[in-house]
This record gives sequence, C-alpha cells and structure tokens, in this order.
Amino acid sequence: MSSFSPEAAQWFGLLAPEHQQRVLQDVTVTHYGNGALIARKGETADHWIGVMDGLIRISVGNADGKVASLTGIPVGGWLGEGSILKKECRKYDVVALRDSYVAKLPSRTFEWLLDHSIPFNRYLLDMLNERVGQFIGRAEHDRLLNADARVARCLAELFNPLLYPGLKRRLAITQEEMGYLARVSRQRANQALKKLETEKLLRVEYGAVCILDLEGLRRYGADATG
Amino acid sequence: MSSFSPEAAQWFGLLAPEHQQRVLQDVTVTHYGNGALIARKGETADHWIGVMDGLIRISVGNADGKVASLTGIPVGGWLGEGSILKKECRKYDVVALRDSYVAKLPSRTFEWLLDHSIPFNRYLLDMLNERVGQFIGRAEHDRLLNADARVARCLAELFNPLLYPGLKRRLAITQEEMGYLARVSRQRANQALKKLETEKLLRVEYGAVCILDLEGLRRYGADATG
DNA sequence: AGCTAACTGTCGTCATCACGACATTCTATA
DNA sequence: TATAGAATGTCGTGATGACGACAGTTAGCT
Repeated sequence: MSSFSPEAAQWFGLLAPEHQQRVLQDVTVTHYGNGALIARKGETADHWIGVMDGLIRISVGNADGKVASLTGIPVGGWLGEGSILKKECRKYDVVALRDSYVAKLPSRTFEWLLDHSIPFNRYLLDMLNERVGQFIGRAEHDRLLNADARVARCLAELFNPLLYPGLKRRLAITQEEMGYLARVSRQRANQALKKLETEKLLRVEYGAVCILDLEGLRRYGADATG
Repeated sequence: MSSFSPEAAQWFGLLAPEHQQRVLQDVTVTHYGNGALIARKGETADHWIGVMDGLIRISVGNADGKVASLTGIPVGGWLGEGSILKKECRKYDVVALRDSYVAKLPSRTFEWLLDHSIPFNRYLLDMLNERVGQFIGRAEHDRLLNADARVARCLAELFNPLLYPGLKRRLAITQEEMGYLARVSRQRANQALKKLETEKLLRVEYGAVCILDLEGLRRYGADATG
C-alpha cells in the first residue's frame, strides 16, 4: 500500500473519469513510522488526509500534559475536511499509531472537486452526517456507560463499515491507546478487555485485539450487562 | 414567535424566492409545553425541526433509567436532518426544556430543497461540519476537563453563533439540565456554577444563568485554572 | 397574602476509577 | 539464543464525583 489505492478511498470510484485523473495527478502517499506526527495542531490545513495502511489517531493534549484521543482512523478513513471547509488551522494533532501509509490530497484539489463534482458533494455530506452520528454516539457512551462498555463501543466504532469499509477483524492497537480512546486508564482498559474476552466478544493478543462478535460489542451495555 | 420566523432560520434567507415560497407553504409551527416530547426515539423521521422560541434538548435514556442530554438546542437551531438523510428512524428523544415554539418542515420538502437548491446544500454541509466540530469538542472536554470546566464549556457551546445566531445573554435552564448536558450530577453542577459566578464569568439566577463573559467560558480550563 | 410545586444549597456516604509502582511476558533483532 | 524494549497483569492508595436526603428559597396561582 505504498501508493494510492482506490480501495482505501471509496469516494474515488464515484468520480467522473476526468475528476479521477486530476486526483491521481495530485495525490501523494507518504510513509510515517510509529508515533510520527502527520499533522500538527495550529498548522494550516493544506491537505485532505486518507489512511492507505496502518492506523492513526486524532488527539489533543492540554496544559497538564494529559492526552485525549478523539478518535482512531483505520484503513479507508479520510479526515481533515473540517479545517479545509472552514479555512482554519488544524485544531488537532494527527499521529500514526503504527507504521502507516498516508495519502494527501491538496486542499485546492479538494475544493475543486467540491465545486465540480456533485457525487463528491453528496459523499462528503453523507460522510459528515455519519461522523456526527459517530460523535453523538460517543457523547452518549461517555455519559451512560461504565468503563467496560465504553471500551466495547469504542472498538465497535473503529469498525464502522460506512466510514471505514473493509477493515479486517484483527486490529493492532495497544491497550494504552485503547485507554486514550475510551476515556479510561491503561490499567482499566486492561480489565475491560479481559472481561470482554471472557464474554467471547473478542480475543486479546499481544499488541492487538481480534474481534469475534462485532454486533455484541456494538450492543454492549444496552441491557443490564453489568 | 407562534409562527414561522425567518430570523430563527438562517438558511431561509439563502434560498431563491420560489424555494422560499414552497417552504412557507409547507412549514408548520407547534407549541410544546415544558417537558413535552417533540419527537420520540424510534419514530420515523418525517420532519426537519427548528426552534422558533424556547429551548429543547436531544437526549436518550438507558435501561437503568439514567438519562443523558446530548445537546441543548436554543432559538435558531435546526435538527433532525441526520435521520432524514439516512432514511432511518429517530435515534434520540427530542424534549422541550420549557415552553417552546417548534417549526416542522416535512422531510419531502427538505429532500426537494436538497435536490434543487445549491445554497441549501452548502448551508447543510457547513452546518454538519460545525456540528461535527461541536461534538468533537465535547469529546475533548469529556476527556480532558474536570467538572467545573465541563459546565463552563457546555454553556459556551449553547451560544455557538454559527449554529444558533443571535441568542440572548440570559438562558432559562435549570441546574439539573445543566448537569445532564455537562455529564455531572445536579449537585456538582450547582458547585460549578457558583464557582464560575465567583470568577465573574456568569450570574446565577433562579432557573436561569446570565452569561457575563462568553470568551472566558469558552477558554475555561485551557490553562491551569484548576 | 398564602399555598404549592419547582428549584437551589449543602451534607455525608459510597462507588468508581486514576495513577504510581513493579513484576511478568512477549517480540524483534543482533 | 541472548538481550533490550515494549506491552501486559496486578497491587495499593487517593481523588473525584455520584447519589440520597433534606432544608431553604423562589415563582406562579388563587
């Protein structure tokens, strides 16, 4: 996946041939090592960013050195349109959680597509709508669910088929990162993962989790599952 | 405000005259008393909903009877497009937090506007983008900030000038509702409001808060404000 | 003015989880 | 296969806030 792959860019298939051609001309793919900064808070937003391979996170730190991961983005996910649409600086850091290949589409091309391609507009509208749903859902989890359930839902989110089509069942992610994503400490994330494992919803591996029952994770905590 | 008022529907001014006319024909305004259910989770989404006067909330309960407010929507706010776009049932309850006048635009008209008005498309794209930003911000607060700061930011959110233009400085809302919105107990919300009052960011009134320093609330907790 | 329902202020108790510490296990690489 | 670095498992302690309870306050209604 060291070059642009249309499978990891669902929208590409919707474009007219001449629009596709311009994208192919303008897009670049860069490799980032584990922990590398892909975009930094405060920079000007000059690219739309897509994950060709690997896993990245959107995060932010506060003055105390505390870090919050806002969401993880696996293969097939695209991000950063918010800052481009608003013509403002990046509001969050984008970090590679492991070796990743990242596509970058210049914002000029992005805006050109907006102005010329109706399917692209519609795709973006649906994507944003899906994302609103995702983050509303997250606010819901954060308020109603305990730590175990938050970890479960958080994992389920990463497998959103609309935002990230065709993701594999096995996800390489450390328990510490899971903690950042689910708003729990690493130690608590560890407990939660083990509990979910005993319930046969997933399998814990070294540096990874293997999803066994996605629907079960998605529903976790909806009834009185303790 | 017992009839449709364009001031509480920013998008209306962007439409072409013939599009405006259809909206005026199809829109209806209904009064809801304090605590009344405007839309229920699970119903089919047949209207786009706008707040002409009052304050409503989007919320959801879980099996334990716990309630989470996901966001409050003041005058000028429009909501419910998510379910219409996805053609799915409502995922949340919509409740009046006090006497409110609510406009309803049939989803057929909404879709007709989507298909015929480019300015309407662009408005919706920007609105969704703004909402994504709002909820990402909320996830950020939920993770990084303590209870005092969450209450502060939550109030600031309600005064988002893009989503809810022209809102007054005084907001009628109980401390219990503030608690639901900011993910704290009523008691803790009470503490937080009093703390913010001593810092001259707002004034606490009976059944209401009066914003004195919006920018201060927005920044609250960014530095080591304890 | 008096009454009622709603809202606010405050206390004590209890549950949850964060966080530091440290041993253990695993993987990659020389 | 020896070793270093990373990730995981599991303590104990302490901070935070939820929650019930109840008294005090306020607005609206008659």
